[in-house]
Amino acid sequence: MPRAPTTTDAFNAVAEPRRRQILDILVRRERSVNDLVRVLRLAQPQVSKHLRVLREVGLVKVREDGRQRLYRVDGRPLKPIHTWVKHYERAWNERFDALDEVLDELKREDDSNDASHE
Amino acid sequence: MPRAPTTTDAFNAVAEPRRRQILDILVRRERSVNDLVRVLRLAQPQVSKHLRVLREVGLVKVREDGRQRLYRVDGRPLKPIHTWVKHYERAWNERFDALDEVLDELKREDDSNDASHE
DNA sequence: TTGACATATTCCCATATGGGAATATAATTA
DNA sequence: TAATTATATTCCCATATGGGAATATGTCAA
Repeated sequence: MPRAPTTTDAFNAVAEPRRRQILDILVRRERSVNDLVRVLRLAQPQVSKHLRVLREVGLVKVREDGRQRLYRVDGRPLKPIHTWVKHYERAWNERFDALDEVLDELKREDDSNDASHE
Repeated sequence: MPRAPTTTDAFNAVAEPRRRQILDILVRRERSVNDLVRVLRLAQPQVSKHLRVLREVGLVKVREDGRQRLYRVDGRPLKPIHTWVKHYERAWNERFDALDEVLDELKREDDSNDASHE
């Protein structure tokens, strides 16, 4: 089995730095494809292709305006990433050193998993 | 140019679900490779290969104990992911719907920073 | 209608993938 | 020493990649 397609989920889609860059630009306001081409200094087909990946995982929405397509961000598919990575926050955040709510939380999840199918 | 190697950074490393699963297991306590093999029900070589990727991006550390290698998590390389994705939090969090809320939070952070002299 | 502009798609290619299978290396035990 | 256990590495393969180049599609303007 090869690596999962980039369109599998947000995790895979945003592993590509260009696509994060695109989202970072679009998060401020909607942009046409050519706007992005100019800002990124990337060839237009590559931009369109990145946008397609982002579209397929729902991270951007398009609006038609004449011959332009105006893209904007929909950050909701990023929530699973945030949720997952949040569990590791204590690794770099001293605020979590004392009492460990995160581990408690993970433990609670694990316990319910153990109880449900093991 | 093909897709960036999985060992490029944490973004690429954790795009693979198996590797997230490994981290989720190791976050509770250190484990030997065979422990992981049993829990994941995956062939040993694949586990070792996933662990190598995680090692190369610094997400796990190893400790030798006889013929076993005990792996544990080091979540610090996940911080860039957390930082990046946090900027999109308002997309799914109703708490951020009103701009005032954001400003309040920023102000609160500033205040606590002032209080703890930073 | 024709030409210019905006965007999307297709084809090419070198490269890395993750799993399977076999094997190598290292440490322990009989 | 040889056998066993634990882990890592190597080889194979089907597949998707991201960029480049060329082309297709769609929309507007003269």
